[in-house]
Amino acid sequence: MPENSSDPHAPRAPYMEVLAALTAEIEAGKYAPGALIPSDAQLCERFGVARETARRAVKVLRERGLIRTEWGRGSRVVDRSAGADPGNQGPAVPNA
Amino acid sequence: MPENSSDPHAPRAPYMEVLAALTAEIEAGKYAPGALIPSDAQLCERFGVARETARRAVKVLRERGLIRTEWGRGSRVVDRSAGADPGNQGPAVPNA
DNA sequence: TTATATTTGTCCGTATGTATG
DNA sequence: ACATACATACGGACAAATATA
Repeated sequence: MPENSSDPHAPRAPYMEVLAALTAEIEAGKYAPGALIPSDAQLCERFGVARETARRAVKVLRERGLIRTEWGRGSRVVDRSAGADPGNQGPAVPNA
Repeated sequence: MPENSSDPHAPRAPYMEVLAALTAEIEAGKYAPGALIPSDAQLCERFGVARETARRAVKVLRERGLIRTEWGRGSRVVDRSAGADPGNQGPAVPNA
């Protein structure tokens, strides 16, 4: 069962919910640096949203530098420890 | 001076016409519970009104609990049979 | 090599939510 | 009340890159 539904009563837009959940998990270390986060399809299944909505959240994570996305592979958590190469995967958009 | 605030022959506001027509059709069973009612664009076309006007009528239907609105999908007729979950889609504003 | 499955990239059409003239 | 524009969302479709059998 999805964690949330797309009802219009959600305090935030659906993609915001996905974004908040993924951000929290990444910062909590649920996905180690270099590890793959769930795929688009898995996020759709888990959150009960359309792929576009899942991708919108993933895009923000990429813009914020939390993940790197590789075509055909998935998105990996970026190692942000001192001295690590950021990889420059997107424009610098630290926050919204 | 208002041209019709005390004129019993004044026509109802356009959104009232849309509201009355949709209410009658829903209660007549034209749209089964769970079925989608016409979209904003279809209502505009059918009644010859602006989208804002169609949406006002739809909003009242939602507030009255006759329909449930899903973002990106449409508005569905609520099953109001005994024991059915109303879904709580809006503030309780049963009538004007 | 080919075939299949998975994943991301992109595009289309439709619908609602919101804001501004 | 009308007209327009944009943001957000859903659903489907296809292409391109990757991984595996």
